[in-house]
Amino acid sequence: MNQAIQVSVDAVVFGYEAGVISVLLIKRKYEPFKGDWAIPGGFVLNNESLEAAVERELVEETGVKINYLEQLYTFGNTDRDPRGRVITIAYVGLVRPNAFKIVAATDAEKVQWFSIEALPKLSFDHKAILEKAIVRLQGKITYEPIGFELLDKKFPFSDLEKLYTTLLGREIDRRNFRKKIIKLTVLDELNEKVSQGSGRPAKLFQFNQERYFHLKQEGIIFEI
Amino acid sequence: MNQAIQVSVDAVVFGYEAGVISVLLIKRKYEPFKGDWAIPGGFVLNNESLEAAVERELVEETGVKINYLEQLYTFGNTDRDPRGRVITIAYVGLVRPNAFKIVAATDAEKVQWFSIEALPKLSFDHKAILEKAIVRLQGKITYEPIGFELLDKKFPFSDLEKLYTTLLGREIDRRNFRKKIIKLTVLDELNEKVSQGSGRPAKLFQFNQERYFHLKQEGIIFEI
DNA sequence: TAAATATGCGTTTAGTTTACACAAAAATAA
DNA sequence: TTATTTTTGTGTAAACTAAACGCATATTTA
Repeated sequence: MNQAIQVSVDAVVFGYEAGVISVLLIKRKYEPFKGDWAIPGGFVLNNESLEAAVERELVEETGVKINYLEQLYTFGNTDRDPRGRVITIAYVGLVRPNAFKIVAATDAEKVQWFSIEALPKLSFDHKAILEKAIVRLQGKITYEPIGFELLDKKFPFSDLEKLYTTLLGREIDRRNFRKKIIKLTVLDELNEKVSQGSGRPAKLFQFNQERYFHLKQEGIIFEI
Repeated sequence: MNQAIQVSVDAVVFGYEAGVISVLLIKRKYEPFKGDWAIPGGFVLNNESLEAAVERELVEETGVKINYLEQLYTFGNTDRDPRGRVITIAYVGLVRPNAFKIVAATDAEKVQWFSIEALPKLSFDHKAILEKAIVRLQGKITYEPIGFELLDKKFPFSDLEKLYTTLLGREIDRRNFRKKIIKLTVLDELNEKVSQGSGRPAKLFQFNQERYFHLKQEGIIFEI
């Protein structure tokens, strides 16, 4: 057989801070689309798994440490790459707020966070990939507790609430939201407080992943 | 670059009839795994899309006409194929009951429907693919109206109900289920009846896809 | 010291889901 | 021919869940 198809991976990496969802993009150094923005990614090596390829490319191109990774979709249209037939397996990655600093230390012309409300023109079919990733993220946070992966390990309730209002694009009743999450019993209440500006200091909470897996096995499902 | 990765597609095709969910398997003619059962599939041609490759392979290997197709997941472990590095993009397909007959006309030693309750040993990592496909199907029927794709175009309510009890693996209150589905307004009530054995003849219903898309755009979601 | 701001908790109301019973239309058995 | 069995079709009360809403508390700022 003389199949000539190349295989790449791409990662849509989301970050969240202060009411803004951002995505990590790189400025392409080489043709095609030289100088344009693109989702980080690259070709898979013969003897590495797809996930290993994503993690390698992310370290090489952005220096960002990923906190959560899941496969999104495989894009395989025959004309999606001007260099020839290239199929790409796209992933969605989530990082915690401190990952923003790592990128700031890198060459700013090469890697940058963009708010998903103000995206630049993208190379290849990366616009379609990014849109699908946003839909996945918005959908998934309502039935899997992946929102926590975008927050600091310890967070006040208002951070979680704001993340959800941002992601879902609608107001949520603060009190009902709190009750609902508390009832799921996947949050540990810590004996710590933070004071962010004026107002009453907030208790810190932490997601209890172990407990979540336990509940999931029993068939209890997370749902917002 | 000297990437040497081959790309294949595989399709887990589900069918349903009389309370049994079946999956379409082929008996392999050549090595590796010669004589073992496998999910239909094969290598992607250089200038065909992934979906076209799935449809081509299904026609070539099984003669089955697919009614619904969606991408499932891409399996890319380095050791999943003894012949070398092969990644496969797996799809889930659904067919209507009359497709069963088409297969019966084909060589029975090559293509066969297996109840998902009594599956044979499978080649490659096809067991993992099939399990993922079953999870996808079970999950998806609760929030997308894909169950209709497994039934005849016109069907009595009891058929739909039985499909759901089978797929979800639990009893559903017949009256509440009917009310719930009717309330979604995606079924057209026809002026036809069928008499299946003893008992009162049942009205026939038909899924109104156009209406569903319309409702979906308005944000109304299908949910069982 | 008062006002402003954000957290934390509780109650009432509306809506949805679940549980459950019986009439109607046909096939089958007596 | 009639009674019995079988499956379809509809309604209603109870239990639960989600939505709407008010106020006290702890801190910063004026």
